[in-house]
Amino acid sequence: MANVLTPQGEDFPRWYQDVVAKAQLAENGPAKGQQVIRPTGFALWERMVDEMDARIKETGTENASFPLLIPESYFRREADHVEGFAPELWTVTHAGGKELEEKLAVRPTSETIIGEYMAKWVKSYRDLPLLLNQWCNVMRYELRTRLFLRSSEFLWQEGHTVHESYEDAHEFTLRILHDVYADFMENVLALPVLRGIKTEAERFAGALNTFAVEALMRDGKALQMGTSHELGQNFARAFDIQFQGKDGQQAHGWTTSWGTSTRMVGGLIMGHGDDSGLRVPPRLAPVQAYVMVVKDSDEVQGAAKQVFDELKSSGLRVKLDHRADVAFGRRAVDAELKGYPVRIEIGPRDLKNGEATLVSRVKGVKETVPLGMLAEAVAAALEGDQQALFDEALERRERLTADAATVDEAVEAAQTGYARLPWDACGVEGEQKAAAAGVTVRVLQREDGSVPDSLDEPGLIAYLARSY
RNA sequence: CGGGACGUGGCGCAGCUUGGUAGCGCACCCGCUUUGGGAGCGGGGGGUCGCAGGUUCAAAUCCUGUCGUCCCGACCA
Repeated sequence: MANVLTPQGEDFPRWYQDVVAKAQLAENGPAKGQQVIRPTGFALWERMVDEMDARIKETGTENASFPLLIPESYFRREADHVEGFAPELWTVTHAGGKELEEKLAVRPTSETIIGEYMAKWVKSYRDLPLLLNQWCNVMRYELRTRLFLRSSEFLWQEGHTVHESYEDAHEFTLRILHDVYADFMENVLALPVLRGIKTEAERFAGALNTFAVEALMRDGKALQMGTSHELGQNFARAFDIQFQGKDGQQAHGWTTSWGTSTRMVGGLIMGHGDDSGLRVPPRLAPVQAYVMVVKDSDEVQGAAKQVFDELKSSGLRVKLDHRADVAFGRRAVDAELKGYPVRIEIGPRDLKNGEATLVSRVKGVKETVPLGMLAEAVAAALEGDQQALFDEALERRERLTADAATVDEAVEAAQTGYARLPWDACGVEGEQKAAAAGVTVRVLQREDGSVPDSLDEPGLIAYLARSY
């Protein structure tokens, strides 16, 4: 693991790929841009799914499943949408050995096919809101791919809802942004996120407004961690999602869509990783405490098993590694690479004193703890590490954020992090100019940091950065 | 599509300039010794050098063609 995490982006991807490979998280699939997620990587995703799914259901949204293949004609119904996604589509042309009359697109996102069914299911205002989500894989042809951050095939969650009014839809879009996405990312992933609205150039194809949460990586580049779109009545018109209101009149519904993907695993690696590998925040960690033996003996193995049982029954996610045929250093380094928050080493020397060695991945310190107090000590270490990771990331973001007065200043400042620039001093022309220099407007916020209702509000602040 | 590299055991590479029977590290297998921070020693298996043609007594190496991959840019959760 050669490179240090300097704010010079060129070295970083190499370091990133080292972690992905050495921690056995994922590797490339046979087709361009596909990713094979290995069990250690998938465990991270599974934990994200658990935490996210609980939050999604809190909003009243239900899970469902829609087809992988979508007739091409569905895409053509919404003009902006087809234009936006046409270059990214993978298309199925044959089935059963024969050429299909109508080609089928492998879903890049499911607004169109879900819209088709929503139209059938929505008849009355009593059917609203209709709140659906699906966990699935999607495919988008990408010119440049990178494991977890941008792959042709990725796993995600996509929510799709229909509401009675603009206000209801707007409110729900922001509820997802705050209560589901930002809450999960800050409290579980320990990654502070900027919440805001996207410019027209960065908006989802076919949407009225796109809201997003953005995290800053260790190298000062931004990563879009999730988006929530209010689609207005664009898709409702295209797919004829109509209902009869209280007043007896037919009206088009107001729809939203929102998604987060396995990219969050990439954000986790690049947001928290260090020269020794991944660091996983305790609340997310599939393995919170890793119990290992130092040397092989009946006493040591017995004590390790006992510690494992005790920690497990205290409600922690624990892994017991009883191997003694692999060198100690190898096992310790592997545990570090995979980012297990707490490692407990049990050897004859510890046992002689009735102790165990507790190693914190985040703080990197070792301490000896009496066996009887392990459960409390581990719980305390986990809590401290969760907070320490968040604080560290927040401090870094603040340190890497600079105010700018002009587009040129912003481009300069964005070489190392976020540049804050009044949107009035930037505008669409400034945005294009910055983009030519590899810097994009990530989100717009109000002066007080809150999320604007639309791009029309005066006095907005733009956050510019380089991004993945 | 524009610019630049590279194809040699599973992975990462050297060898090519100056042709002479294919080598290193990691990984893997066996044995012994090890195990408190990526073990040591000994032994072993695995490659028609991307593909096709040409030059030559002889081609990984030189020539021609071809296929493919990666990087930078444009596009993007």
